[in-house]
Amino acid sequence: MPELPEVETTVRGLSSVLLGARLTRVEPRRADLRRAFPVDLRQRLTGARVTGLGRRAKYGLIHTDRDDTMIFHLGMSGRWRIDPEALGAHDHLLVETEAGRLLSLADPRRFGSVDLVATGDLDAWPAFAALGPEPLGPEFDADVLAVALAGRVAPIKAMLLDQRIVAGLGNIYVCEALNMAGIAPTRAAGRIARKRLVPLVEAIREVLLSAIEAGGSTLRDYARPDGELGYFSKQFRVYAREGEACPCGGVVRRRVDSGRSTFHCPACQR
DNA sequence: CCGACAACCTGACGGC
DNA sequence: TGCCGTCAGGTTGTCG
Repeated sequence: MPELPEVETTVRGLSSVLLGARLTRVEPRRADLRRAFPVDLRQRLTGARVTGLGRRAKYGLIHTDRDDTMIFHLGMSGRWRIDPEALGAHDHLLVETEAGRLLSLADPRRFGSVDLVATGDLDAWPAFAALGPEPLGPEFDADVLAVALAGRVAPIKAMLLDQRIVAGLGNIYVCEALNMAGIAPTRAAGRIARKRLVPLVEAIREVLLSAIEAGGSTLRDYARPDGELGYFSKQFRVYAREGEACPCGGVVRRRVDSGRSTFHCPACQR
């Protein structure tokens, strides 16, 4: 599930358990996810107190009073379970607090990752240094987007999925935002009129904020050990709705680009 | 520099 | 019921 809104929802859910808490147990249950867990993860985090949580793009951040930040990425199938009743084969990292709360990072496909970086070095961390602006941040606007897209002939959909252009969008929300803005996913990115980038930026913000709100509205569910994350899916305009009606009255179509599904409405997206 | 694509790994689902 | 093919929200590296 995890694109930016899902990570944001996850971070908010984790905050209720972790903020201010002292970690008494940090236990990887296997050697790696997408890559190896940091070898000193347990040693550096055990006994530390969580001073804050945050998010950058699709990465979740857990800051500690030892000036370390644990960075987690949920990949395609990762999620944090809170106080699980039982552990399964996919519970790969356990974190326990002094108050007796237990968190488990579960990730069946193991496309996720966990890293540990000195808090002061976060901006220079290679994966972060390469990221474009936060779509919900003040520095992302039509002007910045216009500069980033200038001269690019690649389809706008591919550009919006590129984390260097804007950080945090994935396949679902790119499809949704392009539909909201009435822009065809195949349109050459550099040939979209500046005037149309304004509503595109607005659509991106709106779809992300709506999804966060939907996630936030079911935080209670999130807190259930086997609960699901908030469901925004019921509100999809085009994603996974091939053959159904677009809000404009047209029919949603699916196409495949570079092996990934694109859902769009040929009637209103030009 | 750019874009297409495979690879990483497991689970869910539809068809037969 | 069971087997097989297909697909899945991300990132990274390679190749042309």
